[in-house]
Amino acid sequence: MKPENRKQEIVKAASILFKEKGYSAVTMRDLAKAMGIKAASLYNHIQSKQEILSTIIIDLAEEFTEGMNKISESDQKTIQKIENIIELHIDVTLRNADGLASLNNDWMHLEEDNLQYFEKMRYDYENNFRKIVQKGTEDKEIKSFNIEIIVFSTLSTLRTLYLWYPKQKDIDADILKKDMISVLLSGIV
Amino acid sequence: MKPENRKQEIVKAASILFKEKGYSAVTMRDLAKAMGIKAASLYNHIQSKQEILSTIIIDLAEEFTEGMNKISESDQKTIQKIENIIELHIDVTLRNADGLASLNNDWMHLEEDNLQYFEKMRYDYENNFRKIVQKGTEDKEIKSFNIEIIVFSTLSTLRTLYLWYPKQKDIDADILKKDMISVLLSGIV
DNA sequence: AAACAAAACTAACGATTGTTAGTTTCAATC
DNA sequence: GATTGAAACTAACAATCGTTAGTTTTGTTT
Repeated sequence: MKPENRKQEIVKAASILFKEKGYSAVTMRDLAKAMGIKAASLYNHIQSKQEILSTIIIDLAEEFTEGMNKISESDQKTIQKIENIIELHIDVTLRNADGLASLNNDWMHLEEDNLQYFEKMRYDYENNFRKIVQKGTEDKEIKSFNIEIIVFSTLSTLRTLYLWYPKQKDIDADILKKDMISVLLSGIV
Repeated sequence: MKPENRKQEIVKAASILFKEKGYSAVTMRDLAKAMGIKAASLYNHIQSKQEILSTIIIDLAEEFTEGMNKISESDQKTIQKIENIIELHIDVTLRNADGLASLNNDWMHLEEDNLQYFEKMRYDYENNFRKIVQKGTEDKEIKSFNIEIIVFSTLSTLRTLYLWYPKQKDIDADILKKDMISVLLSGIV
């Protein structure tokens, strides 16, 4: 077992605990118990509790940033771009629902450089989204509501997927994508 | 200054700190500093840190429960009921955005009876919402998507309002209600 | 079987946590 | 001006926190 594998196991176990109680409420002894070892042994594989958090969050944030940049730079129509954003969120959620809890709720416990790095990525992400919606309204592809409301309502649904999707056992990923796109784009009435 | 007033001030200051860092990461010394007093002095007005959290959360949860029960028992049409739910969330958000952070993110740190009480209220709330949507699809008022997706996507937007609305300076409450209802019900396309 | 490295362990540290006990300050009431 | 009660204070507690140092176990390679 390579050390990197063991670190990944620790990060994964930490993701689950952080999801349940939040970063601050999870102790290194809690995490060690979940791994079946003692707290001090964790430090053979990681440098600090903080390193675990930043690994979880920064990796995910970079994944979203890359995905959004590709979509943003493409020459698709607005509606297609928004559909791609929805799919991006669903894909990431399916792959790492636990980690998304930290991304959403524990980012403020990042320290120094990583906090700034995260906040810049989040700002850029939201701004890219905003620009896409802006162009969509100009091209009459999207109704001319307050842009912030559209961005916020869409994004908050996508960001909260991690809480909800793991509980749905009988929904196929492709059906979820289709229905989610319909609900978010065309409404429910 | 009546003791009840002072307690309310403490709860309000705690709501702001809990919103910024979460319940577990806020110490009684942090809270005392925000109040301009020493940590031990807080205990002249409150019984424990836990009491502050349960005051914040249970009060809000009961407010939502009462609102939902009224809407649920009314004889309005489905669409009107959903509009009323949207208004309920906006009203509560305007009145106590800070406390909603704890309701959303720190409920798991409630102890014993209050945790069970909260979880029952949350379950009933979601179930009432689900029944309303269910009836709406049967009456053809609402498109027949997967009901869980509709409930989830609507509720996650409404629950996250507290994060977003305080940042919007120039949106009037009535305009917000109208646009939010349009976006959630009719979609953006 | 000897040697070695990875990964576990025990024990402990200094700092911080929520909270309590006992005391002082201060404004209102008599 | 003496009394009183609310609300602040100082000092300290036992428990727990993240982390470190030093040691032992384990499994693989020679």
